[in-house]
Amino acid sequence: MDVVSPDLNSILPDEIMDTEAIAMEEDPPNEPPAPSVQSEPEPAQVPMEIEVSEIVSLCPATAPTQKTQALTTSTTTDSTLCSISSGTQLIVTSASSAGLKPVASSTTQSSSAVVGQGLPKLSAPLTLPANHQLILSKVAADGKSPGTTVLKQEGQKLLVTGLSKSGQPLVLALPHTWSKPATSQGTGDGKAQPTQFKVVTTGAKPVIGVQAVTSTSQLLGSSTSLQAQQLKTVQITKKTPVSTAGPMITKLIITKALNSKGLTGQAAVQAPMVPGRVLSQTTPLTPPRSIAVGEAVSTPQNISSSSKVAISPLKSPSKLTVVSVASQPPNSPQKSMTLPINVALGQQILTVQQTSTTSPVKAGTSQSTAQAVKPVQTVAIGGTPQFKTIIPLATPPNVQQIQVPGSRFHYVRLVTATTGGSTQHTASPSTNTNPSIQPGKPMMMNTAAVRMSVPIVPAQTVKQVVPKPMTSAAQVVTTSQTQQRLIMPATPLPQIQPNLTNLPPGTVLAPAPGAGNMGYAVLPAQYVTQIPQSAFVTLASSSGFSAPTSIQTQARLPLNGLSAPDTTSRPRKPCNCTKSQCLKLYCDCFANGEFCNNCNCVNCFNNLDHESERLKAIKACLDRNPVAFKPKIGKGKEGESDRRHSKGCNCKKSGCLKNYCECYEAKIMCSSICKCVGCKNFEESPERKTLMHLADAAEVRVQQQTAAKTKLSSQISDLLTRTTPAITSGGGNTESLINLHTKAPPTGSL
DNA sequence: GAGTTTGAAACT
DNA sequence: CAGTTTCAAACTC
Repeated sequence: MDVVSPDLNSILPDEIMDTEAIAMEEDPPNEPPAPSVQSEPEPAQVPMEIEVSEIVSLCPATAPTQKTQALTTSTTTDSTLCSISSGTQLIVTSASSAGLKPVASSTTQSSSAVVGQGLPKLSAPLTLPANHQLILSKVAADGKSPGTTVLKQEGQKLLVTGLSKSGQPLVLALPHTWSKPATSQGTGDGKAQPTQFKVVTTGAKPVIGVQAVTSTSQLLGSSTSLQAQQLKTVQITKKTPVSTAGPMITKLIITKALNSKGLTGQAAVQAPMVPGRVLSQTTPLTPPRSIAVGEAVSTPQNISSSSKVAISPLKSPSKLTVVSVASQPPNSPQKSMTLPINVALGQQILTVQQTSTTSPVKAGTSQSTAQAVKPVQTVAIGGTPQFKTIIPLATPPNVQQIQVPGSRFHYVRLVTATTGGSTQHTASPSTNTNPSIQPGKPMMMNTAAVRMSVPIVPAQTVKQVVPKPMTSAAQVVTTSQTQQRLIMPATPLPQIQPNLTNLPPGTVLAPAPGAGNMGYAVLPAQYVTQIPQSAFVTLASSSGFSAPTSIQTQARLPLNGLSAPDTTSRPRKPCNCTKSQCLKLYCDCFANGEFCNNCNCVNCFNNLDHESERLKAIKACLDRNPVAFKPKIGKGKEGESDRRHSKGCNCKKSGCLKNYCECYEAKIMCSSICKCVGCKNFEESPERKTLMHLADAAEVRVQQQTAAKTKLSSQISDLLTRTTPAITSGGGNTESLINLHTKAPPTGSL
């Protein structure tokens, strides 16, 4: 079976991608006792950052709870009440093209969910746990499979899964880490760390960007696409409501730019939102497409129409409002969505806004009257909408469905229409001005060579410009990409159970008992973020989600949660597996939850083409060792000094002073749990100190050389510029000159 | 680059 | 759980 038994859910380590999750232990937030829907956790006290395993499932089959205060004003025929635990409100409204019906959010503090027409068959209740996981998944409209749109945000994760009308799933996964931007740069309040996710697709090249922003009010990325065909921006801002009752706002806006007519989406996006605002930059040429949330299909005419999903969890009464306004031709396929929330990939704008504010939402506050003509509408719940995330979903033409033989996953390839032709490569890099955001960097995926990893180097694929001040300033992300593809496996996500994060990417979980047939897949950020290797740093599945203390950490969690030093910019080494098919833990790629990409392996099955085998292998590994995919190096409370290997090493001949030793490799001391013989990897070991000094010296040497090269290069270039062009023309010797100089610096100085 | 060494992972 | 085998990385030459 490809499917992991439900039991795994409990097994899933919280830190699968995050070794640093351990650090979170410090403040055991008031964890909602039970994920039970009826329990109402106090949102205010639960910081977003906390990795609460709880997941909010929209319209789960389970019995709804807390319907009491739900207020549904949607005129849609199919409205579903979703129970939201912890008083969160969830409102989902979709308006057909014919008539957009405003969705009113219940003012009551209790959670309420409203489902608009666009979401047919939404009989299942929506449950929104206090934790901030939001899962939107849309199921294919084939009619057989229920459609679901799930936004999952676990502290640092955001998953967006959707299936296009054609049944093409779209999944966006954001790692937890994103939600935890570097606090250092942020407000400084460790607890209040808003996270922003940006996904941007532009032009022929869809770009997906994710940003995590510390400040609550921040701008989500905007992307400019030359062709403006697709624009996706997802922004999630988390702010833990502390005593001050800081608002927690999470907005997700998915906008799809219509080829010709769409326009309003842009306007809405650009409209400054206070405190946070989202800027979407789209080329004027092609306005963004209408937003369709729910199954609504936006007719070309409805370009202006936009559907928004606003989710705003309020402290005590957290509210979630999802409004989809899409004009859909009656004929539009995939109208029947069984899932609570349907997001039409094509031409839809989804706005999810999460705000934790004390002020209750007032009914009718949602202004999103689904009028096709109108630009994107934002629904302000519990206050003014502060953050917007705009995710332009690929229009059907832009979405390619990929079928993997034997794979249970639906893969969607988002292809931006290239002006010229195929765009396989993530061409234009995007720059992210704010490094701190990197965790959420936009990621790009290449269909072929896909290494799932988070780019360490900012700016390579997606250009993001974010104002440094994480605090309140809005962040703007601009992406100009030519060719980008996104491949994401999507599966209906009826419910997500806690600890999913432990599962390796691509893991498919069997439906929980009583949850119906719907299982869900774990999508590591890596799925979403595939970038040219050169540009990115591999993100260990678990590590990436951990709350990185520094920007660098965000990029990758090294194997063992090593700290930043290693993570700086080094892509994972390619593996050389020959016999394991890269489906055993021998393979580093596999062990880290990554697909092989640009590796030297033989007969590799660790790729999308062998998803079923891969899933089996994952399951097998988990069977052998439930924590197989957890980082081996845990982080001590005090920091690195306390980090140690979870199992300890068993070295016998290396003295634990070679990289054969996992402890040494992780740059940590052996501990009492190690079973090594002749260990020299302890604090006082002279051998170790010697090695360390040598290593340091070598490192310094390298740095010096690098600096020298850089300096010489700059000097030479400067010299050349000063000299007449004649010299430049004859620059054949330039390189040799440089090389000559570069060698000059004495390497042995140290 | 080929061959050896090493220890984790996998297997019995 | 212990012993053995397999495997791929680390290392040496």
